[in-house]
Amino acid sequence: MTETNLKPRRYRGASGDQRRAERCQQLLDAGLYVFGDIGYPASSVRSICAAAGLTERYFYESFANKEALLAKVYQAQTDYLKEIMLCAFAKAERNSEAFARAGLHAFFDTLQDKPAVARLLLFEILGVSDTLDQLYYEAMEEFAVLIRSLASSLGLADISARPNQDIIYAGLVGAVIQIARRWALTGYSDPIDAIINSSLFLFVATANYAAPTV
Amino acid sequence: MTETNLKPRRYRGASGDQRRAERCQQLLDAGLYVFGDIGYPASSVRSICAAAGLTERYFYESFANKEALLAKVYQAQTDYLKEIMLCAFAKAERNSEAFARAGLHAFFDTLQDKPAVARLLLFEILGVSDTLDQLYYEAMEEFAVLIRSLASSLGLADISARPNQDIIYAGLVGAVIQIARRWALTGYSDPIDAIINSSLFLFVATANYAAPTV
DNA sequence: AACATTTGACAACACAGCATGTCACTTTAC
DNA sequence: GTAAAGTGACATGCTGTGTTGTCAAATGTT
Repeated sequence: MTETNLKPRRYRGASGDQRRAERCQQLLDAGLYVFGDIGYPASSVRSICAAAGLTERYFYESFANKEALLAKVYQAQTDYLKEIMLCAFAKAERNSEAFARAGLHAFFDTLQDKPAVARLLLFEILGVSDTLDQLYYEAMEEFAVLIRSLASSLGLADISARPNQDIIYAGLVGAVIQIARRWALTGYSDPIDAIINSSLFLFVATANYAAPTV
Repeated sequence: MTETNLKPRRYRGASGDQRRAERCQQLLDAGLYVFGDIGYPASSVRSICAAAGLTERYFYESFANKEALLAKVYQAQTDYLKEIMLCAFAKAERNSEAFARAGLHAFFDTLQDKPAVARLLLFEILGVSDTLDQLYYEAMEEFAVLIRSLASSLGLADISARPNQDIIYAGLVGAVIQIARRWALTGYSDPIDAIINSSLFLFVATANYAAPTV
């Protein structure tokens, strides 16, 4: 009897699900910009709702709490970045170096153009909770897979012959991420080409080095 | 007239400064273990004081706030790590590989032995505040210098000939840090030798690769 | 012994944040 | 037109935290 919400009405020409999804998206957008602007710890649910033009009730309609929003925003942005990079790979001419350069360019270009995304991905995600740390780990692994597929596309098989590839690919991802962090922390003062070339150098050096000892 | 604390007395056989320094150290220790155990955001000043066996008043005697304590703890631990590594370098035989391996071993061994240190250094420091992010940046730069001096000791001059060495060294530091993060997040399940060898591989590959193109 | 300082346990206060609730006002459905 | 659902602005309860204050017991000084 007390079960009320059986049929959500249409409202302003949109169904209940549509409105809900739209609000959720507004919150995701607002979350990105508030988290990325003032940082996760300083961001309050209220300020996020204000930025989204919604009230707090709708926040808890879509997300259990602030941390859940951060998780979704993070996933959305990492997915977006991967998409951007895959798109860049697809458009690049199938020359080894141009291929890799296109992916790196897409990555760093996005970070430079969207400081909020950079801050969120590079700084705000770690140390919030075990759950978020785990999300970070998974995202890094996915980027490692991306790089690995890139490497095999480049025909650089040397790494694949080594034991503990996973660790090495994780290291390469970490190198790029750290270069990006440094870049952001120094106000993007280095030219993007220097950033890209240096990252590329690490990749190529690692891939081309036929390990003798170790 | 109201200036009371002109001469601190001796108490339990220690001078005022000694007692103050001792309390400060207790708080630093407690901060490390509480931050490293339950994470910075979840750590309260009260719980840190309880762990230190002190009351809150003494907290604010030594530190302006929780963030200031984190900064000091972080600095103390990075200094400690650098010391450990320098010590390992000093003891290692002057063979290129053994040299590098000794430093990496010291680094990873410390992290494995002291999960609190690992969590603090690898996860808790980022995204807290701009000040702390800056501290992270500086610490990473110092580790980069350490690696650079290691590289020149090894007589690997290839990197030094390249432009934007800073970026490349930052990348290498990032690679090691990321490998450590991944190791920690997977419960240190990889054997430490695999971790060290993979890190070393990245170093040696980078150093030995005579860049042709790029 | 008598008094001042140091300490520790704890109370008190202000404040901010999360999460939920209230209520008048719009928009839709019938 | 009327009733019900949706919405938005705001209020409320609650919890935790930072920070300061109180006071008796312990320790040192004279």
